[in-house]
Amino acid sequence: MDTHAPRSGGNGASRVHELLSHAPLFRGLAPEDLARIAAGTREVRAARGEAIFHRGDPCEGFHVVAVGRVKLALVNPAGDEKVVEIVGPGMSFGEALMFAGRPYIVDAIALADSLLLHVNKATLFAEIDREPALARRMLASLSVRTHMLMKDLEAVSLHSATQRVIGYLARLDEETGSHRVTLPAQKALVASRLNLTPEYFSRILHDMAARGLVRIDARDIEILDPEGLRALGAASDA
Amino acid sequence: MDTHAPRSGGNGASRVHELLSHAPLFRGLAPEDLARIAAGTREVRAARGEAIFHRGDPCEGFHVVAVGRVKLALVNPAGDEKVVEIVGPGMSFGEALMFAGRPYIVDAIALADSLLLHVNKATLFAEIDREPALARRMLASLSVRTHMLMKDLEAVSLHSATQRVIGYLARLDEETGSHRVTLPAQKALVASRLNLTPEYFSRILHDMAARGLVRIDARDIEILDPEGLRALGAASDA
DNA sequence: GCCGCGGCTTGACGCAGGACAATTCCCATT
DNA sequence: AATGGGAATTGTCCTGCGTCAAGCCGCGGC
Repeated sequence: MDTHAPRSGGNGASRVHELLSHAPLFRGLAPEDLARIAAGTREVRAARGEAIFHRGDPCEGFHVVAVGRVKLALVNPAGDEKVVEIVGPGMSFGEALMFAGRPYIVDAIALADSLLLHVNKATLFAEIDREPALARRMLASLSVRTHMLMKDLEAVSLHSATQRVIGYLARLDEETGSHRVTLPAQKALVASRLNLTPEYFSRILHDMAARGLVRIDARDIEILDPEGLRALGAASDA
Repeated sequence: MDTHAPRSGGNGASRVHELLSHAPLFRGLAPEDLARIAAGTREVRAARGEAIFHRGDPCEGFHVVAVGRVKLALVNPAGDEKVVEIVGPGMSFGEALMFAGRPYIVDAIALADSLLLHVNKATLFAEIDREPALARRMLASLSVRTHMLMKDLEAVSLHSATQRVIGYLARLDEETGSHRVTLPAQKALVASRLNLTPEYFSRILHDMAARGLVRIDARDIEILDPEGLRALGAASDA
């Protein structure tokens, strides 16, 4: 996977530095700033299915996904779970809890064998004090997260199940360009992300296929009639 | 309301300074820092029922409630609305959109005649660059907001209507101490806040009263049996 | 006093979406 | 080719909550 190996013996630290520099949150940061952050960062490996942390664990920093995929899910003492987000390479999670100084409220579970970076809280705080640009980045990042949560809350409280599915497909679609989207995880997880049971999600998808709006091939969905989809979503107003 | 009037003629500015200093977000900030922020702040008055901003408006700063009460609500083209939060004196709102650099996604409506302070975006950014302590405050504040949104999302997706009502009463209760809570707005608004119709909210409340768990007197609710309430909420696990 | 009106409650009914259980499908093993 | 297991689909039934439509209660205006 590594085309050019790091030359010095300190491959651990320099790899961390390298990986961090690819995260949008840190991109463009001065190398010496990044180096200080890298010094407070450790690698964390998690095998498929393994937990990175659980609800209730104290939060000592935040994570960046270098390789793999992680699901964040709210869990119930009863064991019910609701997937909040599916996090891929480059994305970070856990900042909010770190800054709020509260224990985690979600579980983080690796969906594939993953490599994460754990950035230490104290290190980051020191760097924020030193470099206002980083503070701004973090503020913007947190704000975007908040914005997404509001959108989710809106979807759950104001949109029907079908509308949520359509909205989700639309979002994936505009990320990818051509009208072919791929679900980022197995259908049951996506269903949970959308506040649906797997069964009902399946029904909605196949109903849309029956109407000729989409074509479904396992996790790949081709959007045949974007306009028709929008219309289907709109069929519930007054 | 003013026990000691400001001595200089610049009563507007000094009142802003005074009011800002009471907001938790700014409390303890050095007076000269606060003065710079106050310079970029203007007063906004809104009569009961008046909109402070609408979804889609560009966001040029954030608001602090000095006097009054404001509801933040998601609205639908169709006109359905879902109250996200009811904001009282000292609390701020709109920071996330400001930092994210996106237009508002909620409407803000004054529930009573209100006095707000609008802190200008550029002013705040400049101050954040200058004073890392403020950056930390903002980060913590945003994070707490994110945390609350997660809790809301959890409530909506994992808890039943009755559980949400119980949770809400419990939260009000632990803010006030003695087992007497007062709803912060009319029942229909609180119901919306809890993702319920007014009708169903009413039913749940009266059912709890019939079980002898609470006593209801208009917006005042006395919690007679906290233990019983918890038990009622738990009556849905496996 | 009476009227009107906004907030709240109550009743009857309907439906979107969940629960449960049975198949079917798709691989990866062996 | 047989086997086993997890994912996905499908059928059937059920219920929590919304909707619609009357009432009711309290309060301010005239």
